[in-house]
Amino acid sequence: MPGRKAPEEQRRHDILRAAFAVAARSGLAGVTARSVATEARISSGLVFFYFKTIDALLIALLDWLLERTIVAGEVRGLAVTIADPAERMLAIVRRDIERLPRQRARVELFFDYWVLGTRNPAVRQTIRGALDRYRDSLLVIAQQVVESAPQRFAGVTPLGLAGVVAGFIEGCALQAVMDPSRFDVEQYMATLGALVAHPVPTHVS
Amino acid sequence: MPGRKAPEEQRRHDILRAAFAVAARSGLAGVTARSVATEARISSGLVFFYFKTIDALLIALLDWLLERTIVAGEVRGLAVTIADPAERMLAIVRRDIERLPRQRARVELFFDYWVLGTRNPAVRQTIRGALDRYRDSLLVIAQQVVESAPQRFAGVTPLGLAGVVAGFIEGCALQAVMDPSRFDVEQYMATLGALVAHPVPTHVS
DNA sequence: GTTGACATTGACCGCGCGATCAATGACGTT
DNA sequence: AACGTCATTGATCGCGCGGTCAATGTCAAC
Repeated sequence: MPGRKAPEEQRRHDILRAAFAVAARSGLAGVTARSVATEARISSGLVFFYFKTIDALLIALLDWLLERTIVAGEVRGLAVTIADPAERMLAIVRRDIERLPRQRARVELFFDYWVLGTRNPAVRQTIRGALDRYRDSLLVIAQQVVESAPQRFAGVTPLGLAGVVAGFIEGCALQAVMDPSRFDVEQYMATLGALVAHPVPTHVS
Repeated sequence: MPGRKAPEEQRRHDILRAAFAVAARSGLAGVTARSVATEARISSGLVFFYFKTIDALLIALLDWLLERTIVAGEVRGLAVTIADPAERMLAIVRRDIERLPRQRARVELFFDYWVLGTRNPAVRQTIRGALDRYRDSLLVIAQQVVESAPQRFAGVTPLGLAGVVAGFIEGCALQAVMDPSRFDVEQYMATLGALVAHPVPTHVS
């Protein structure tokens, strides 16, 4: 039954939502024009009407995904609540790895794109940008951490520290997705806390 | 020209080598019976003669890959050379992230399998096993680290510490593959060293 | 020299893919 | 009421895939 129904951008949204549903269920390889069309209850031709090619749909889905995952790195309340920079950084790490299990489907899809990016320059570019933005969102606090203990962090750049922290969280994401049942946030944070524990300043000042 | 040529297990080896060459060039999605056959200079039918299905070939390639990557976590000389457990752990971390750039193709392929594992139980099982073995290879030293500073690592299990270290290295692997030009081992190690620096024990004992 | 076991080939099948497009219906305009 | 625009459909095309198999070449055994 052809005809006019949702002439707006709504259709693009519908299709992207359907594409995500399929991707979450069957992976990127499962995202075909027909599977998306079926999920969105439209004909396959309409997918090509709104997204000229499947590749274009995948790129749009990647943007859609990145807009609402991971890089939502707003520091917000945390920055003001906690005085000690190192504690603040740890709080951010905790927040980000705590929400990994909830975001599992999207993180899984992100890694699927990550692999795609190793062959597809456009995807790689987009993902690099997202990871850079994530790292940069840690930069301000990294700077404060470095400045809070200059002799300890001599030779360490804020960018380097932010990169290490980002890499650590990405490693957590891998583990959280691969085996959520064994991923224990508290054990992680306890270990991390012990590792980066400041020299106890009791007998100093 | 049919006939007998290499009746041994040699052919399986040849095919696996060809499959890896294709996978390194085009990703797992590029590994098809025809592409592998062409790479190995044989007919496509022979691929199915030695590996009943493509899935079986992929599983065999995964085993082949894991045998010669990453989990080659032998501690060897390092364990005896360095006295301080924490320093020893750092030396192992350095060794493992130093060789990441060299192993890039294989690490890339590993992540390709990792994604495949999110949909394929057999692959997931194999990968989990490899990652567990890797983590366990860090376990002995993790134990020594924990024991070397009991009050600092109170509440931290050796397994938890080994997991955190493994996760960190996996995060490094992600970054090293995605953008090798920006992956700087020295910066990483410097940052890590500063982070886990022991409280200077000058005024204690 | 003949035979039998078997490695090897490549044509072939059915399928699902991305993409195209003529046909069709719904709607705003007049 | 007639028209034009355009969203929408689904049949259709060509392709490359996994997998099958009859035919064939090669070799060891006798």
